[in-house]
Amino acid sequence: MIKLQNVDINLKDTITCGQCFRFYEENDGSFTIVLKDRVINIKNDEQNNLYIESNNEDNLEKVIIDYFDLERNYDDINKILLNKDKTMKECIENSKGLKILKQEPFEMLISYIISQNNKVSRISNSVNYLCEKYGKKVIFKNKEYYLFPTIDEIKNIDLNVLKESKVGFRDKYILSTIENINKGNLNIKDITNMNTNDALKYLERMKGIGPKVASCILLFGYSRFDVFPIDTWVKKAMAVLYSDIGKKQKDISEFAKEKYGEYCGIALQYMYHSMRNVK
DNA sequence: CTGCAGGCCGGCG
DNA sequence: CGCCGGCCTGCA
Repeated sequence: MIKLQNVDINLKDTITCGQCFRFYEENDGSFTIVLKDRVINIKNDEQNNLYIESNNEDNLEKVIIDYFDLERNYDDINKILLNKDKTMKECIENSKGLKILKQEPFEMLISYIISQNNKVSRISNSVNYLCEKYGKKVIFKNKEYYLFPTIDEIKNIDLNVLKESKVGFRDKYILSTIENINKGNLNIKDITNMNTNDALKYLERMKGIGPKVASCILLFGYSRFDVFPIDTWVKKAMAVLYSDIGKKQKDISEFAKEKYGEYCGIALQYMYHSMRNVK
């Protein structure tokens, strides 16, 4: 068990706001999360302390600080966004302590392909199924968990397993994306060195990856905050909050970029969170 | 029974 | 080009 003191994070919102598909809320209010190479249990108290246990406590503090993006100064970012307009100010107030997780790029790639036109509970079920079939088993507190498979572990993925995972019509997208990785047409490490626009185009060459999915992969897998993952929620929110800009994806996207600048990815995440929680 | 869920593809005008 | 119907599947 490790303890991190005085951490400014809204743990529950950060974990459950839809960016992470592999968590379990425990009866005591703590969360068990399968992340990277381990399983952790994390809880907080009233004094902003975090308590973390894991099956693998090597380097645990560093892993946690990295995953929850605890070294970044979100106050500075919020200050910049606060001044954009009154609407964003309210969204930020509804999203205090929300962090953008730093998750594994490959996991984000597959998970967000599955996410399209889908429900969060079904996405989790499908992802967990693939993990059980291809990922490494981990025992934590006498329970079994499965890590998200590495590229090598899943490179020979079977179409039948995909069908069993209930990803539906997205099976062919996953299959062809993995084939492209196998053939060297898609290298997720290369994306790190690309600028955001090039990275978006690079990802959107894949069947089943459009602007929204590519943006989510970059936002949650590569900490690129200058993307605009416009989904049905954000679209609804924008229609209400900025009724004059229209409903076209491209118009909304340009508006968001213009309005929120280099942190528009975080701005939209605040908006998404605010929209879903406050209604 | 329909509609719909963190979109995207493909075909048409 | 932009628009729009259809799509796996399961739950409200």
